[in-house]
Amino acid sequence: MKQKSFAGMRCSIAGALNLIGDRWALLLIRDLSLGLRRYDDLRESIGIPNATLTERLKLLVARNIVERRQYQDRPLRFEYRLTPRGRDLWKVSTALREWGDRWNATGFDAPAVEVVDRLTGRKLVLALVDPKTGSAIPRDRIQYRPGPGADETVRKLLGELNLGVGK
Amino acid sequence: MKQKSFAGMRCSIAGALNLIGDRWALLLIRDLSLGLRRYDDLRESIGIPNATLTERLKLLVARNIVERRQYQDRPLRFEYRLTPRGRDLWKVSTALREWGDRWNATGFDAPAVEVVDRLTGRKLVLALVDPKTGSAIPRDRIQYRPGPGADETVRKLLGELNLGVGK
DNA sequence: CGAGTTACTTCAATGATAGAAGTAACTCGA
DNA sequence: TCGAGTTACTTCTATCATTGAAGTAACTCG
Repeated sequence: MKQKSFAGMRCSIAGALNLIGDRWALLLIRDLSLGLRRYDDLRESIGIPNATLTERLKLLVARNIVERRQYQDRPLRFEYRLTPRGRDLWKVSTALREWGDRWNATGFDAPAVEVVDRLTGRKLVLALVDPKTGSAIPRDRIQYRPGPGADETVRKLLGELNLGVGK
Repeated sequence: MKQKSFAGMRCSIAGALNLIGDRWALLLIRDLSLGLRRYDDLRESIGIPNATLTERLKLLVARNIVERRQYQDRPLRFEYRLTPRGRDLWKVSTALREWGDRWNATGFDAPAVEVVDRLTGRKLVLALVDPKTGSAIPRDRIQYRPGPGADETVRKLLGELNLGVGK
């Protein structure tokens, strides 16, 4: 796959998407985080062509999202695992799964995977949390503001966004 | 863009990725949620070629993620906005931004956008929350379990995942 | 010895994308 | 009324990526 740098490369979303690659890569990350390790298992689970799989794995390894490690000598064999950086993408896949479930992206009503609290058994959802207190912040208290790396364009957009809060 | 159904279409992640489309689409969603509405603004902000932009917008409209609405008569002009379904993708872009910031995906140290609590000014992060209590659940209490729509493969993978929790 | 497993590589055909140029329907100022 | 500008596209071609099928290398196992 050709790698391009997007316009607006100060944007972390564009940066993240650039590093990850594409849908195949995200599906790989999903399967790796579910415990699949081997080339053929990944290929069958995802239904990705060989050439594409090889290429994506190479890219992800180059970007330190996946590591390729030897697991036996004779015959020489390798497996793939997420690095800490790759494991840290779990919120992205969780957000995608949540959205997919909520808006019925598969055409099936019943979700295949649920995320629950081991103690109470209750389903969990992603929310914005103050890490100091550990509690979720309601939507009307959430504010987007320019960070130290913001340029004029972002500053202006965010300014207008905050003016339009009432709407 | 050709639309394919992935193997494992019971998977909400694959489903969500299918509906969204690709990186361009996610960047469009980012810009639309920041308040951009007009074709030319989107094109310039993202640096997407005309043909691709037109095609992606059409796809997103067809999928009820974006709506195209007329905003004047003479000359006839249209703008693009997120539908509720599209707006609900905010957790996906937030997760991508968080990851991009944490792992320095742009090459710049300083994030361009921060999400804060309007009351305290403190930065917020995504976390898994029990919606009943509104508080974040620590990682060791989080459990993935097969939902009602799980097939044998998922069931097996999740079983092994939970066995390997100690590692 | 022959079949099977794992992890790929190679190839030809098809499909998508970029970048540049062009178009339609207006408005606005001189 | 003329010409430049704005907005939202469409069209084109060369290049690039992807698919799906087939092949390969280095083993193991019966």
